[in-house]
Amino acid sequence: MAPALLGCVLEHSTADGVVAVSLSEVEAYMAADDPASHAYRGMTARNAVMFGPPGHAYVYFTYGMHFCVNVVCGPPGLAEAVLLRAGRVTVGEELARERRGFDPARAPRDLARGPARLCQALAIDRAQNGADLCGPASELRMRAGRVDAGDPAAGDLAEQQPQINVGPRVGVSKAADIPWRFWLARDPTVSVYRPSVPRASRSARRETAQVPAAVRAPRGQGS
DNA sequence: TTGCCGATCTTCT
DNA sequence: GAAGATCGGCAAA
Repeated sequence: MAPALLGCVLEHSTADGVVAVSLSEVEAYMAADDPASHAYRGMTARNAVMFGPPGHAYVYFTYGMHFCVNVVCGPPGLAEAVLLRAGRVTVGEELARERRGFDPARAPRDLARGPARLCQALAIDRAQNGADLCGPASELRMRAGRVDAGDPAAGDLAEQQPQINVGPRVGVSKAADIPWRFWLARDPTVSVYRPSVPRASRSARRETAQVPAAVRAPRGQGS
């Protein structure tokens, strides 16, 4: 399902207008066998939508300030989903810029480049958790699509069949080597790959703060 | 472009 | 109490 979603268009109609994003980057999350998945340890209040019927939006809040959106893909009871990581804004760029607090002179590439930015551009939050993406009357819906030939924003992709790249998922510490991230090759709206970086605990940081910077070991070289 | 770092809070152990 | 499917600002390369 994940690579099939590349090029599809997620569209959200609100009182402010319509914003649509053509997907350029996604990640697959499986259920029982995938320790990186929110569903790995079974159903909780947060991930309940993942266990429901496919075609619905699973929206979660993370890092204390960001929302991310998934498309539920497995049959009811099998909590499989695809995280929508990035895309290109194709409709409602002005509204998306407003929501993102974008400088008017800034290029649109970063409007939906990253899962939290994508949600912000589309005004997706807790209210959209569980939304039916396939309902004809849904305010948040997924449309079939592909990379448009002749679209200047698609660059070289207009010249050829879209090439799909595969690699490990971004920022996950478990099952970090499984290549379940899919993106459109050479598409500038794809986010930058970041491996998982475990953060020091609060107590460790408190201790570190008492040591002069010059004495601290450089990051990533062990303790 | 890369690397570092803090902000901020929900969820789970 | 700790970790986390992140991002933006800043400095350095």
